Amino acid sequence: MTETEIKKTTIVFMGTPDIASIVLESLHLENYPILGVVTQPDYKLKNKDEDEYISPVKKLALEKNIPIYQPQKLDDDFKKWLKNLSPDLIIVTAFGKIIPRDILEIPKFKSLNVHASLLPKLRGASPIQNALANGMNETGITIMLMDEGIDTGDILSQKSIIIDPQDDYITLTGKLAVAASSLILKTIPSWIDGSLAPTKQDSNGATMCQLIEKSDGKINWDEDAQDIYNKFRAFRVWPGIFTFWENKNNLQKLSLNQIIVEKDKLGEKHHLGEVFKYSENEVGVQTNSGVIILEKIQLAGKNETPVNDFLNGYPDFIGSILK
RNA sequence: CGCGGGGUAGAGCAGUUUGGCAGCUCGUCUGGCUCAUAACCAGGAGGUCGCAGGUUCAAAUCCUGCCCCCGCAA
Repeated sequence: MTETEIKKTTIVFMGTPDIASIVLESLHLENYPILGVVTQPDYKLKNKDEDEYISPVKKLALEKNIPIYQPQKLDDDFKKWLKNLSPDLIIVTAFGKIIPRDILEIPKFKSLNVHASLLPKLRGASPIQNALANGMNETGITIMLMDEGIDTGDILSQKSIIIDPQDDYITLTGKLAVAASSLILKTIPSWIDGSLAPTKQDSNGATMCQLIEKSDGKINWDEDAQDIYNKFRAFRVWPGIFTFWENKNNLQKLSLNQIIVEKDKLGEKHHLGEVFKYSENEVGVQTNSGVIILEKIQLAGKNETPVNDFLNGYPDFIGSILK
């Protein structure tokens, strides 16, 4: 099969967030015929009259004049729409819904999933966040044939990525998106021409990651500073990390929007969760091992403020115990 | 009509319940001290108290309407 023939492979793309839109864009730039894009329905953000959440994938598709389908459910109507397009291949990247087997098998060349981990590690909904939260120093992209399980399909190709200690959700997503784009462009041709043999996953090494909940952002001060910092990196965009501060007999939510991790000073150890002057103009919170230096914090209902400004208004913050 | 917090000097906040001189910490400016400093001492500048209307002898404070910021929920 020639390269020109391969480039005629028609594709339906399914995905939602930024990383998906970057993969979609690279397919589009390579001139693959993209028959349609499937993405999550928009939803209105209340209290903000006109703001609507539109997925990055939808925005890109609108720009490129690609037909869009936003099904509430992957039902018969959706199946009809897809059969009507009759793509050669479906490519799924962070779509956000489980896709039934009969849909996956509609295209001649089946359905490929671009997953942001080195499978069988970190199967499931939040591989990027979990790689960071677990303090891993390597993750990657896996392209696999989809089956009815959650990220259990046979592997076609993988590419690993080193996680820098400074990486957070935003920077790591960027790196993974780049890797995902180049890997899918390499993988499609050898899959289509039959030169690539799928490999079964070793389910013994499998780990799962759950959908992230708001409450996952709550800090336990009896964890180590590095673990808390890893959570901060992982939940940077959502849900963030937060703790509670008792201000005038009110327990108020306090978000930590910018922090640094430090080792304990020799001979200095405070109560767990205690706020103290770490240095002349640094404010620290004691953890089980190490100190979290606060830089920018935000009290519920207030704007984000640098911690030193916060102290001007709330001098009692020093010496209090965060819960 | 989803629930709630907030808007007071450049920054962060008190004061509003019970109407009565516009406050605190930081920054900033001037002077002093000092080898020196983000330290210390003395002094100063900086306000339409979100906007509009109402009540009152008197409104940041009470009443009505509006604008804006944020947290929760979705």
